[in-house]
Amino acid sequence: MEQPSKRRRILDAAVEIFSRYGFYNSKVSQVAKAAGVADGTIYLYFKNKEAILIQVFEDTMEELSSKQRMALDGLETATDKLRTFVRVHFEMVGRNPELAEVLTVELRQSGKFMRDADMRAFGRYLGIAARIVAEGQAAGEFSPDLRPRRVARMLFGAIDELSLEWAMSARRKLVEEAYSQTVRVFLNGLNRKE
Amino acid sequence: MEQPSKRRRILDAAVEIFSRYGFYNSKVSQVAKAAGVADGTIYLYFKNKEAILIQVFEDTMEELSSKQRMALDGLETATDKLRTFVRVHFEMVGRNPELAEVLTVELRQSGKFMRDADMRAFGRYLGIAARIVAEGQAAGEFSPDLRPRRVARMLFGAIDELSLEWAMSARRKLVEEAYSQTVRVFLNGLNRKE
Amino acid sequence: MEQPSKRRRILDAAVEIFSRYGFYNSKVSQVAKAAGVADGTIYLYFKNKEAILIQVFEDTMEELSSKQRMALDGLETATDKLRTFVRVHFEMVGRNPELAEVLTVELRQSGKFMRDADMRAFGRYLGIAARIVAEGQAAGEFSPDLRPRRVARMLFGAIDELSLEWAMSARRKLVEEAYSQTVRVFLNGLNRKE
Amino acid sequence: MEQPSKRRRILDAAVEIFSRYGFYNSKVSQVAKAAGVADGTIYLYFKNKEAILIQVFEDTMEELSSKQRMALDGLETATDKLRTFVRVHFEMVGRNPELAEVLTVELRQSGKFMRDADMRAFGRYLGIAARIVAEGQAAGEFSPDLRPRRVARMLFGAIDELSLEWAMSARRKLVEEAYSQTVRVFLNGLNRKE
DNA sequence: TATGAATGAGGTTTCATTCAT
DNA sequence: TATGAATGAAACCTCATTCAT
Repeated sequence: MEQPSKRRRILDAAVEIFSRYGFYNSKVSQVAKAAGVADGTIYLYFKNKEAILIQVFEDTMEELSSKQRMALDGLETATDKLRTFVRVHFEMVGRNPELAEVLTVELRQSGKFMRDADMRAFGRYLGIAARIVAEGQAAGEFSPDLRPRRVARMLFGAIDELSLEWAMSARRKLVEEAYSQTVRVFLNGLNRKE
Repeated sequence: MEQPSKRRRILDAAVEIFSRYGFYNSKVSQVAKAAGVADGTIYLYFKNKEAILIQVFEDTMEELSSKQRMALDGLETATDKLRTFVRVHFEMVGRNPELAEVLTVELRQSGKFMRDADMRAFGRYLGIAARIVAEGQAAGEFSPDLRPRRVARMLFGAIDELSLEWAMSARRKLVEEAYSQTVRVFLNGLNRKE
Repeated sequence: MEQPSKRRRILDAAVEIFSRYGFYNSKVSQVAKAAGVADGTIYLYFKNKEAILIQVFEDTMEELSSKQRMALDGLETATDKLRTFVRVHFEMVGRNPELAEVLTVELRQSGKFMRDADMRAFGRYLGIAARIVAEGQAAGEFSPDLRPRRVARMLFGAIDELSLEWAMSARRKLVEEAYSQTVRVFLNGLNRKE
Repeated sequence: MEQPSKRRRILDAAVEIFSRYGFYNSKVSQVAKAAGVADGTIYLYFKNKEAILIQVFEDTMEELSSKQRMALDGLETATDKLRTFVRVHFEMVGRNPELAEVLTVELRQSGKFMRDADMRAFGRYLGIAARIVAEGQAAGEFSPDLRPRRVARMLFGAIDELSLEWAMSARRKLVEEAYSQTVRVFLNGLNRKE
């Protein structure tokens, strides 16, 4: 069969269900049904319900990180890189709004319940942005007195908030605008003042 | 007796419990116990568990809005106002990290389940920031080609993300830094480029 | 004040509420509200919720018995008496359908939970009908080989079933018909066959 | 396994428990225990507690109706049919007093809360008796000026009342007597007077 | 691997009853 | 007597998880 593996189907179904109802209001049986498997089958692939969420989160973060690294590869300036970072993130949101919603919401919700592994996946993603900032500072493009990690987090919060607004609204044309405005604010915000 | 009203005690207890365990992992009986009332008493003041969360959210948003309006009153420039807006928000977080955490996390979680009333409370808060941006544009302080509402949302996301990081970490000195860096990035980001 | 005593008001309110929602679906607070007293006041007059029902039942049975005795007093033949018994019962139903419904329904529902006292009140009412039958048999009006108590019960069941149908329907003109048909069937049924 | 289905076991257990404690005083967990299943299993077969009662009611009514139709099939006169109708009803009561009690009691209790479906099951049963009366009238056996439906209801009330008395007493020999006396009263009552 | 019927722990909520005023 | 806010026991029901097939 050339259809995705069961494990994959379960994860995809989970994204769909979790984004529609929220993690705590989703039932495992709903996910099973959406995945076209029996309830019990879920437990052959995941220890429990929470493990599905964790996996969705990690998978997505890693995929995003990977996409970012590929897109950033070869770019010269930090300015270009930051622009790209924001664009890639919004592209993911644009292509998969449900996934974005799950990420964004559950990242918070689960918060302190997240395992270290998950925080690390998130940390790696933030690290990409932080590195861009640091590079920009080293190259003299960005103000040197901002803490890269903090800026990265701020940037993520801004992007994420706009993503959520976008995912929850019906006006699907906002991505482009969200992208350009975020870039404008942050690039200006980070630019070295002479 | 000069102690707070039962209703108030329940709300305070809810913030404590919700922030510690998350809304869905909190039990009404825990809230009752923390409030020093019987389980049933909760239901004299709130229709159900969710109504407590909603109320916490609305109360806080209104209080924050009110604090902002007072702090902003009399300020001249949009630049000053934006700086103040960020400061007031972080001050609240600094004084009441648990409350901030509940707000920030549950705002997302409940997301689309939120009632109009709640979205409106949130919308009013955003409106304050949006108006500052618009005023700044009208006065020539800020770039005119940014959409105030979008910027307000971006700003909220950034602040909120830093708040969450801060609330969940033990290093309580970050507030001051978070404030100053946010202000720097956003003020520069919004400034009119000549 | 010339209004009814609180105790009376509570009983009347109970009849209204119990008939509308059924005993188990009625809340004490509803009864209190309908009676215009505080919840706690109920417990100054009745030991508990069930005691209200019991009292309603006993009161009504005694009142019915009393009405029957007055109506029957002076009548000569058992035939006349039986006719009157049926008429008086249906008159009560006609005047106070809610009361009838409570009686009829709760008599069954409470069934084995009823105290002896209540069964005795009911027994006394049945006794009136049974005595009529026995007198009719002694006078040669009715067949001698029917057990009066059994017939009384049968009669009560028949009347009661029609009452219930009537109380629950909107067609309030049936009482007269129910009366005449019941009398016809039972008088013929009891008549001595030669 | 040749033992009854779980669904069947639950219904049987419900009859036992409901008749012993009354519907509102019965706990779902009691029914589950009596049926030998877990509490949750009940909800795989019934939407909620009330649905069990409804099902018991409908099942029994249909079974009774079916029994009646089979017993009546082939009988010639309405007199014979009426006699049979009463006998079959009392036989059911004699074989399954608990079931009878649940029926009789809860039929009233639930009263106006009953769904149309249930009233229809009851209506069909009444219809059988009503048809007998109508046939008897058409054949000249019974007085033509009684309304069949009303008489059917009266008959049901009488039978039912005796059933209840019987179910609640310990003297289990009364069925035969109840049968013969009911038949006597009603047949005479309905007979055409010349 | 896959199923899905069965489990049973446990939470939210109701409401009869109490008691301080 | 009267109040009504407060109590807290208890029940219905849900649903994540298991396990016999």
